[in-house]
Amino acid sequence: MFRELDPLLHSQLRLAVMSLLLSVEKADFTFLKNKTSSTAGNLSVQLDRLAEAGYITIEKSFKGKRPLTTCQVTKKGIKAFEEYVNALKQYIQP
Amino acid sequence: MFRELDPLLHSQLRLAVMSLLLSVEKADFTFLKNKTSSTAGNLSVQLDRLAEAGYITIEKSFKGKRPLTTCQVTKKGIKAFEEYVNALKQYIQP
DNA sequence: ATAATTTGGTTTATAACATAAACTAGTTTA
DNA sequence: TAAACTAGTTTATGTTATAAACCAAATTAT
Repeated sequence: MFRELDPLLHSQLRLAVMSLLLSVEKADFTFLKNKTSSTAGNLSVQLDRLAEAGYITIEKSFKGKRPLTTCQVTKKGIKAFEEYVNALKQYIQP
Repeated sequence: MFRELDPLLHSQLRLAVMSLLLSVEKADFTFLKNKTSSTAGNLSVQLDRLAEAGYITIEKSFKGKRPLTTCQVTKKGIKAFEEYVNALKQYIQP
């Protein structure tokens, strides 16, 4: 009857992150932190989970002397997001 | 940036229950259990939470000799659901 | 008649989760 | 050179979702 909602995406912060990454293709940690109004700790954990699932890639480099964490959504992530949205529509459509 | 997602509704089972109740206006425990493929225990707990929040009412009676639990969505529940859906759209729209 | 099974749930225990708090390492500013 | 800030990570904690165990009554089988 109701399709499963991917638990990895059915989370406010992870969903917000994915949503942002889908619109911008590439984003750094601070950008995501600002846009989602999350704490750094929470964001760090959730980014790791998304990366572990293969939904995003995380690249660590330096911007000048400062560490820079850049995230990018993968094809797998895009597909998972689309499937999540389709499943969700079952629940919220009138 | 991103609106809060009502944590009471951002739950697969509770959302499915609300979705069903919005379409049928009145439903009994067994109906909801079947349609959502949930366990009785889980459903019992989640119905209580929705009732406690005032999103649904729970009426206990008997059908013949058997207990019958009937649920109905409230105006508050409908409003909360609509707000949840609107907030959610921010996250999932392209 | 009574034992086993089914119905319609509730209560309790547990594992996963989201989140905040505390911490680290280095950089910039006063 | 000390204080404060940047850019995070790790750890601790309170919530949550869920399943497992339980309960009372009704039905069915022996």
